[in-house]
Amino acid sequence: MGRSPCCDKNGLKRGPWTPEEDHKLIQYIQLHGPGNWRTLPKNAGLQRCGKSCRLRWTNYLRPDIKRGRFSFEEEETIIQLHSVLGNKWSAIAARLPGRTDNEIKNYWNTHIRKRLLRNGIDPVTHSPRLDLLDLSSLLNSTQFNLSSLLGLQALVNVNTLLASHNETPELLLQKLQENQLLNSQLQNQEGSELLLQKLQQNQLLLNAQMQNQTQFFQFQNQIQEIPNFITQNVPCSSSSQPMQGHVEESYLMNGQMLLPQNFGYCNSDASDNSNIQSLNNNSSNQNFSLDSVMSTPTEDEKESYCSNLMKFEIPASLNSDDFM
DNA sequence: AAATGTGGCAACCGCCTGCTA
DNA sequence: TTAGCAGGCGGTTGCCACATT
Repeated sequence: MGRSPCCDKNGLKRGPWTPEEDHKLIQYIQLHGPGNWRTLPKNAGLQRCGKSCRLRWTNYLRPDIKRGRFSFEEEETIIQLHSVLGNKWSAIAARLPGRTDNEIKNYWNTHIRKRLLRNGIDPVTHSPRLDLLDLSSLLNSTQFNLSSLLGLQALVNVNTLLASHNETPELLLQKLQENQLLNSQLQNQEGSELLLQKLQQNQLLLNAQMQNQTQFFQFQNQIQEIPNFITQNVPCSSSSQPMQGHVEESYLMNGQMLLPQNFGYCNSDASDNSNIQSLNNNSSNQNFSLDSVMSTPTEDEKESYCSNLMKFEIPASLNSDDFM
């Protein structure tokens, strides 16, 4: 306690670094290496504290730092590692060459975290946000057959969702218990890559199951309202004509229901456009423009695309409060 | 055009850990 | 054994640019 600050702040500069300061720091480290951070600023002729120099070097000036946007693969890696490691940004950064812990932390807080929240995933536990779901009522009302209900061919395999729903509790429990055990083992055996890999594999399985669970709940909420909507708005559900008006064309076209195959973690990548591609191939609807999603999307477009995949457009004829 | 709001990110703060004398 | 120190880490702040009103 009462530890003195790492340096005497009197007379030392703070705030943004100037190009001249950067240049001095780079030159000094190139010549002598970082060495002792406390003495470095004085030797390098900088009016900064050692901590500030270290931070500037490790987070910004280091030559091996990769700048620019995070790739989809990097984003996936961050999410997966975070599900295993939590807010261990340095540990995550160690597995992402060229990225700093600070950069990953910022990216998480400004992009990934918000996206997970929007998609109903708790960014801390990586599980569905149970506070938003009435689990007991949902679990007790799973007996329905969508295909016969609507006479529609669902491109998403509803039975798979239902099956995964049924087996999920046992599997989740087993995996969770296994993970807890692995976590405790990992804490006692630092650096065990095997354990870490196993943990990550388990976590991925867990995430996938959780996603199915979330998808199922969302899906179930949505389709419970469809029969009413269909009878009110669609004269013939098997019509080859595009649905009128209220349903977003990307979901109900030519009598087919299109649901995203991957709508748990809605990542920002639009490269997996198999849904859209198949839609494009099968559909005769000329009004549906793919240009916006097939061309290189902006971040906003990707977000928009993902969020569109995550929901049905709520028809005006439905009470949105009941629906949600 | 100006005021206000929002998002992104570099930088800082303070605690923790491991090393060493 | 322990106190002091340096470096590392995660959380937070504050500035700036851009968007919205």
